[in-house]
Amino acid sequence: MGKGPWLDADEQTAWRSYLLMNKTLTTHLERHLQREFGMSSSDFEILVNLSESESGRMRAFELGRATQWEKSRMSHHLSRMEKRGLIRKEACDSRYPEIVITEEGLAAIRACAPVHAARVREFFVDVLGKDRLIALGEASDEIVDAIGNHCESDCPPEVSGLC
Amino acid sequence: MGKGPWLDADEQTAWRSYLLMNKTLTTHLERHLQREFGMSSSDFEILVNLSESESGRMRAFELGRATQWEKSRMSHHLSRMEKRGLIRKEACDSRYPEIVITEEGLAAIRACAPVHAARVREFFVDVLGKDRLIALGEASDEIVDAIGNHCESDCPPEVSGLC
DNA sequence: CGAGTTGAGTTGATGTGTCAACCCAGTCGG
DNA sequence: CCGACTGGGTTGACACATCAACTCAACTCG
Repeated sequence: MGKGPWLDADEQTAWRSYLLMNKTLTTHLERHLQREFGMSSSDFEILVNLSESESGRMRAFELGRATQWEKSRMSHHLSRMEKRGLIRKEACDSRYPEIVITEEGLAAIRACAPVHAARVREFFVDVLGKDRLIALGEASDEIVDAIGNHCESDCPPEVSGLC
Repeated sequence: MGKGPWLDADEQTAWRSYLLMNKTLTTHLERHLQREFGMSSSDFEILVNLSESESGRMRAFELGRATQWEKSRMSHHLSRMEKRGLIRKEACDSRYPEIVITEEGLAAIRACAPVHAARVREFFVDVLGKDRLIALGEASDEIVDAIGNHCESDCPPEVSGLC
């Protein structure tokens, strides 16, 4: 294993199957979320994090840590979501504002989350079956670790996402 | 299996591991491609298809079939790539132009493909190992089929990607 | 105290993706 | 021959992501 930079035919095939599956699945999920609920997967990600957070309020950088987004993407996106009434920014410590989910945002996530979950079940969880699903979850963790370890050994003083 | 729309704890964990792996891996690969070669994964996808096509020339809708992109995305992106000198549009049948890879585009893909492949090997192929890689490839095909079958039975006269 | 520094957040410019509308050459029915 | 239709491709407006530059409060240390 690892006899050069190139991939052999089997490896190519598997890798490209994975890429196609990924594109097909995310496109499918995003399109439905968009058409049925007018919500992007980015909106969804933010609302899930807020709604799972007990108080329904988080600092922007906590959301950034949870989602791995760049801070400027976060800022832009939160502004848009505020304009659409899904969240609100509240000043509290006379400095950095807290992000609060609104009633409207809560209603939106409650409406679409079960439908979304059902689709994940139908096309991912149930197609794989329990054993393969668990195995894929573990394999995924290994890959994340491999990239993480590589980065911290490669560029010590950097923040994790950079390299 | 399939006892309702919601996911249980194990399923949630595996699904979220998968999502994180996916984001981490694509971010990592894209960032390197961008920083080392000034090329996006979209550029890469187009150039790979063109350079694998024997004559180095394809019609835009062939590229569209290969990449699953929307036609307007294709048009916009090809215009940008032409402006950067990676491809050229050539009139031939007095109608739809052919897309031709330039010397510069060929040099670019030849330079970055091995490095990219090595990274895929390092963080994906070798971490999984042959068996799990093949299994994942097969599972991916099943998921793609499941979505495809669903769509054609759900909305018969539609084009595949729409639903 | 006061100058530099750090870290969270914002802003603006630019490149990219998506949607809907359009263009236009060929084709098909009358 | 002409009008409607089809399908590849383009265009423009808008939403979004990324990058670099900036703001501003708190902290450091001289």
